[in-house]
Amino acid sequence: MSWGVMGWGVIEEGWRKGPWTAEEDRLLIDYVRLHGEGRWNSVARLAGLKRNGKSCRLRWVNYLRPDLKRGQITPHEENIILELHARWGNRWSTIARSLPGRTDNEIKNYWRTHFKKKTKGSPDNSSKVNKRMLKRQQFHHQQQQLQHQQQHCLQDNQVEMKKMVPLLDENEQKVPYFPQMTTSFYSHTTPVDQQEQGFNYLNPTTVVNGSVCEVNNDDLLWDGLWNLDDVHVNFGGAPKPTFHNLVTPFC
DNA sequence: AATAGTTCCAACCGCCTCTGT
DNA sequence: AACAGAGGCGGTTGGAACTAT
Repeated sequence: MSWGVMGWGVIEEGWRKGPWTAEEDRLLIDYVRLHGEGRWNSVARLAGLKRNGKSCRLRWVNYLRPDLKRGQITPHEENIILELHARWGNRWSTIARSLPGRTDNEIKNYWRTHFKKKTKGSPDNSSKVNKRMLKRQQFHHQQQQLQHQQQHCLQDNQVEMKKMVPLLDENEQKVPYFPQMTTSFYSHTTPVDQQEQGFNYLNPTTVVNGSVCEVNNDDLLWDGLWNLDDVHVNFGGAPKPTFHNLVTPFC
């Protein structure tokens, strides 16, 4: 099958393919709001979308999820990606779980465009890379200011969600989705704080098998990242414990 | 100003694992 | 135990936007 032949936005075997329209996005958001994440193959039937389950899930996970962090990968996130990739290789979803608001697709794309070539590494590239890094940092600074402003809007949204939760319960939805839950949980510091401080806002101690342990600085980052992962598992729509959720770092 | 090269990113595919029957 | 369906993952593609020459 070739898109050159098929073209985009075509209907093949009853399923639409290609770029999503605003209307399709709206239908999918409404569906998730009512039914929660999962059961993606029901979307076509229940939401009237002519998209297959995989396409719907992908669209939601990579683009529509409200807890996604928009904007450029920050230098700090870049460092984390580098370190985690050195440790885990191309396990993008695992890496993504350590970067709240980032998707595996995003990280994968970022890696491909930045580091895959960098590792091949011609010396000439380094100045180009530095230039881009500088630009990104400038952009990042602008983003931080923007996010400061947007934080107020976010708080308003959280209030709206609190209003929605009882309504969802009323509807007896099995697993209601709380779009702002992860965001609000992280936001005991603001996203800006998180970026500025890296992940140092995480506890300087970590809980292992129920007991609190002191950790050294090297371990701090990793344990903190791992805790974030746990947080996401607990609050991000209560996914079932799968192999991927339970995968242990450093093994 | 035009063109070539690069980056970004949305979306697809095939494969694998998990879960329910 | 075997099978089918659903979900998740990593790899890949292609077009748009941006940058360098």
